[in-house]
Amino acid sequence: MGDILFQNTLTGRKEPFVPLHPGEVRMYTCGPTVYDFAHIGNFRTFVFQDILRRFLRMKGYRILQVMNLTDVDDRIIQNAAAAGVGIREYTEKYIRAFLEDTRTLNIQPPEHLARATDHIDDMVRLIQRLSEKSFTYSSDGSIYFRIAKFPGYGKLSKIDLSGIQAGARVDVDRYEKADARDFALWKAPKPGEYFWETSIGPGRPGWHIECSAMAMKYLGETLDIHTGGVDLIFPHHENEIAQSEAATGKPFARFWLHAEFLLVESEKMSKSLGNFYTLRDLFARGHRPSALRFLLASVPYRRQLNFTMDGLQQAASSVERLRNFVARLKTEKFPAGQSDSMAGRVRQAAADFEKGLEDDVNTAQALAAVFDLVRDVNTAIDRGEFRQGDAPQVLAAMQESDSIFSLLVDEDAAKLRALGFDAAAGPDDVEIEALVAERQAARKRGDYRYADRMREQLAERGIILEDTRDGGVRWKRK
RNA sequence: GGCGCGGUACCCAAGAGGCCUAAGGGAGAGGUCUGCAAAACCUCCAUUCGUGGGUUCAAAUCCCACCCGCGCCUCCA
Repeated sequence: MGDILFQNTLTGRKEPFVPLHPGEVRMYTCGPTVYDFAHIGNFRTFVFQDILRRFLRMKGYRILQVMNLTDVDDRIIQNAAAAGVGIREYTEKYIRAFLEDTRTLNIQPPEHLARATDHIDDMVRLIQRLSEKSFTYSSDGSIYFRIAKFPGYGKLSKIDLSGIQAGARVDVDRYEKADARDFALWKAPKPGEYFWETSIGPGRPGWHIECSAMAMKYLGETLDIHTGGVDLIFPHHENEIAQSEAATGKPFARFWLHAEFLLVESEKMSKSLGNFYTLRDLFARGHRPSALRFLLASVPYRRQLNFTMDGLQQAASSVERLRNFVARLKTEKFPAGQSDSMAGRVRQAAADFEKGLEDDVNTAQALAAVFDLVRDVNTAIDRGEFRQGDAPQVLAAMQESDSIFSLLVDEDAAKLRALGFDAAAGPDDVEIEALVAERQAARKRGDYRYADRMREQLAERGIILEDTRDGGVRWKRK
């Protein structure tokens, strides 16, 4: 078992990862702002976080993960007001949708899913703590963090702030700041706006404070890993570091891992370009959850991922190959015994798989190891060299890789049905089995015309039949 | 302008000085197997890694210049 290497945004280097507390990794992953349905770009990051988590688990660590749900911000307040509902009520719908999407993509739930509005007290206390150390000042009822007092500011983003002049873009906020670079910890309510009555005055939290407060509440003052999209490096994560470390005097997060952007047809995804997709949009076009998960997972997180419908199609074919392979191992009968080369081959594949992930979560490399094994085993089977006793260990290796990628269990149809897409509607298992038996009988008596017609009819209903060598038949839903 | 990704076959994509006469997947062509299919297997599919220089015994990998795509630079994953 080799070292785990992570490219750390903080140091700009690839570094060996060892958690602070033996046997346990404490990670904070930036979650969605629940003002709308999450899109595939968001899920690129969330799938990465999931794979990171699953990988660390595979390496034997206990995981303590916190993901935030930002359920208060300008857009939420505006949209909720426009809809004439409270912000809790407004965000509830999107939180539910997010959790549903998350399950659809087999993203494991974190140990703590933290809603910002459930942690106002924690934020207030953190702001107080900062105030006691004179890192804050008030202006018009809002409280700001004084960046000039924090010497390490900019160490994550390596951004040169001297170019940002005081007052240059103050209008964005309509609040009075001493220095344009300062950011709001607490925002005074605008007239008619939703606010909390607290010991530091009425208002609502700034964007960054929730992550610091919730991360430290559940994970302690120094986390092992903090992740999010590259766009969050500045200002969000930079500000998290400033306010957290100013308060505690300790390093906030030891490793910062940032997922690159997903592009659509080489362009930034945006509503105006019409290339903005939610999971539901893709499912409505007949694409599968597993295909999307494969596509999002197959490109290493640090690379921009160019999303295309063709790519999604290709991903679906790749998933099919894996599933066909596992089905073959489970249903086909092989000569008894055990071959002498297979155990070593499987061990090699498992080692290559792990080695890929150890190198900064290189999923492309890990998948290549899986596909290599698939081909070699298929070849061995076709040559008659594969033995029944080899099957369990190959299947175990496939299971192991699937503990990371989660693609083998075919739940696509059930998920789509649960989400209300009828694309997946078709005959149930009992009916299929009966039709398959009828066709088998036809084949036995040599009535191939009838048998072939039945196969075509089933294909039209989305059922693919594969006759096996031993005269049996295997079927699957398309 | 500053900071940061990246440009490898028809498409996606790994590799970051010699194991590369460049992984893996998808698509395509031919073949094997099959009653026919499907699946699977075999063969073919980049003498070449954006372009031009340079360093080196050796470069897709290092250096320089240029071209192109994308992101961040106050609330977007």
